[in-house]
Amino acid sequence: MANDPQLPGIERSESVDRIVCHVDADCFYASCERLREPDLRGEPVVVGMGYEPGDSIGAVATASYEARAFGVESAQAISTALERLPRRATLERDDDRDLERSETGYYRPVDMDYYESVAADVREILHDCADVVREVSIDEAYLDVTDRTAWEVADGFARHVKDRIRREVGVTVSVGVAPTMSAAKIASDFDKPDGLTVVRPGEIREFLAPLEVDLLHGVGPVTARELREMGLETAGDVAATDPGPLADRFGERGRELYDRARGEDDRRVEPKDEPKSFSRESAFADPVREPDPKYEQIETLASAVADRARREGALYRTVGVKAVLPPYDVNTRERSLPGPVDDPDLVDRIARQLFAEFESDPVRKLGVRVSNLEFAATDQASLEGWEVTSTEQTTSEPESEESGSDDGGPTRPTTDGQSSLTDFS
DNA sequence: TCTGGGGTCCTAGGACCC
DNA sequence: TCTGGGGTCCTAGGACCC
Repeated sequence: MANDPQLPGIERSESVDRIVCHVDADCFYASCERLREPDLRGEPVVVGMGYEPGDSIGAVATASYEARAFGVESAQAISTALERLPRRATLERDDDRDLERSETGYYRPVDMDYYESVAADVREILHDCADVVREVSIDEAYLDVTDRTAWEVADGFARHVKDRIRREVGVTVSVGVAPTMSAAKIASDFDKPDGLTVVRPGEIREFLAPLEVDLLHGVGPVTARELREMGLETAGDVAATDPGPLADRFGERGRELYDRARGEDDRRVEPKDEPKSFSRESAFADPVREPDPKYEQIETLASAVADRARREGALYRTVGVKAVLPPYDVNTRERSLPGPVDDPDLVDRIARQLFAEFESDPVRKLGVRVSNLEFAATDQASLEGWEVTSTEQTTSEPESEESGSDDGGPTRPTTDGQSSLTDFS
């Protein structure tokens, strides 16, 4: 029978509390920089993206806790960070004005390749410690460790994970342990850095109740403000309120918010799905009005995105652009194709066409994106099946009648499995 | 806080089909 | 012909996360 028989035993084991670990590296990029430059230990470190050494453009990707003490924050403009924490010039090292030195920090540009290599070492340990791992980002993962430990010794288990990562890789992580993903996530944040917080079954609501609403995952500045306008300041307030108005105001998200605040979250830890889109974007130092540099940038971004998709073995069916106009007006345009392709030139052509509308506007930022991805190459059998389908599509097009393929068998696709795109060039 | 880059998910209207 | 309701796809924008 396809239907799940309601076996009492199965029902029971399904409803047993999971033990979920959320592992979150502390100021990961800064920790990586300290790994290869030990002199930075104990010093304020700021890692900037879109930042070049000695420059003052870009934004803060990560600030060490020493730098945060000066008011340097994530996503802050580097220029602002420099006002609060001046750069320590290398030459100043011999300087003996200790008071001034103590009020300066080290600035480094993002080096993703290096951080990826460190993250890979951390991942290896995580997979060693858990049966199911969901990597959320380069510095964050959920572990289902239900079968590896028990609540009575969960803190010892988490300590073991932390110790291994510190000893074997050299970075510190904060760990939250709880029966649900959302509570584990908040728990890992509770005692940062180098934190360890265990929330046992039955304790979730009590743990969440005093926390400000914006600490809940999915509550950003906009939702937090609206919740406060509704008189809801803490997770406890949300948990105790009538869910009706929440659902009216926020739809499905409102319902979810209510559940999460009450500690209800039945999501299981599962490995991450395949990516849904690839994109590249970049900002100009000042808004650009002339068309040429903008089209050049589109070309660069389009080519980078198409390369990425090809490296990842992805076909895409939708190409999009993003144009950010002053003051901060985000515009997106996209177009879908009849079938998935791997065609860098086509990405470039479509991106140009979509961007033409903004050709003469001042533009501060540009982006190119591909989506509706298909990872057909991962499964040879399904790829072959798909090629047959593609052939049928091709023969149904008007032009294909004159292709003279009267040799009995089905017409082979003219491309490497892509649909015909004559209408889209 | 006057704003960097790479993502995900949700919503809402319109087109189109049955 | 004036019109019901449901489903799916496409597009644009927005909130949010790291």
